[in-house]
Amino acid sequence: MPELPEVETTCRGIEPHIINSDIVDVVVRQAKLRWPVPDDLSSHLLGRSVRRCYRRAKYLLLAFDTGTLVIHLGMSGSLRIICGDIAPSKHDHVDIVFANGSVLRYHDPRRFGAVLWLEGGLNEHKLFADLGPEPLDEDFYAEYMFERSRGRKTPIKSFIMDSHVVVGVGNIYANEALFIAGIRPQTLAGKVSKTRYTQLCAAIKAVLAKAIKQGGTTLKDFVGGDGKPGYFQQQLMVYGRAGQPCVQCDAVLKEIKIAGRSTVYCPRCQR
DNA sequence: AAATCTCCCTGTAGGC
DNA sequence: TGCCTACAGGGAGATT
Repeated sequence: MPELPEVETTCRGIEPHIINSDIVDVVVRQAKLRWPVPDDLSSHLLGRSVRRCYRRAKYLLLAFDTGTLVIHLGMSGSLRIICGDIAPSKHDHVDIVFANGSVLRYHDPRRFGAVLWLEGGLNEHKLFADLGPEPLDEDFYAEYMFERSRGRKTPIKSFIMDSHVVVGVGNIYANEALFIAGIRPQTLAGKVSKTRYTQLCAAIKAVLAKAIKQGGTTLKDFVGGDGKPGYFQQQLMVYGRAGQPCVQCDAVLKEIKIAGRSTVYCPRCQR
């Protein structure tokens, strides 16, 4: 379940190993991801090099002079830097080999992820055109949430997971942020007060920033090893804890479904 | 426009 | 132990 912090940390972790080194080989073992990996991918990449590695929403973006390689990790994807000639294992779908000896290896058991090549301005592409602000940017703030939510009859949890409203808030962090803000997930977005949006906005930023900070301590894991950065050590207060006591009040945490997603909350702390 | 449903895929968990 | 089924989950795209 790579969420925004995992993508951000992956981005920071791989950049120093691949920046400004010519690509000398591209190996696609499995092209059937969420969308097909373009069959002319190598023609776009060979002999070129990454100028910048950045993130928009949960898309990891490798900028070249001629276009952008878009990588999405879906729910089970990961990227690792391999040094030298290490045999690929199951679900290692794409390798990008650099002149400096590094191999960027894309691994994704469930294949919900994507590897795409885009040219021209990203915002002109339909995947990026209608995305909301980044949660950690200044243009995501309580007043904005309040205004956008007026008249909306969708649950607050669905609202903050809507990428048109704000990007990168996945199921885990939506649950956590609502707990921190003390808001019941099923409350209709249009009925949440400005004061509570102030708390919620701060909670979203805090929980994501904290996870990124923790991810930053495990960057070394992106090179070699088993490729599993240690984010999940982050203590989650509600997600995955249904039936267990609330960390604040000891009440039994409740689990419901909202829009098909598992939702855990404290019936006493969240109103 | 907004809300809801469907689908992609496979590892894991639970039932028998 | 092993087989079978249900389910999770990001998010685009279709449908209501």
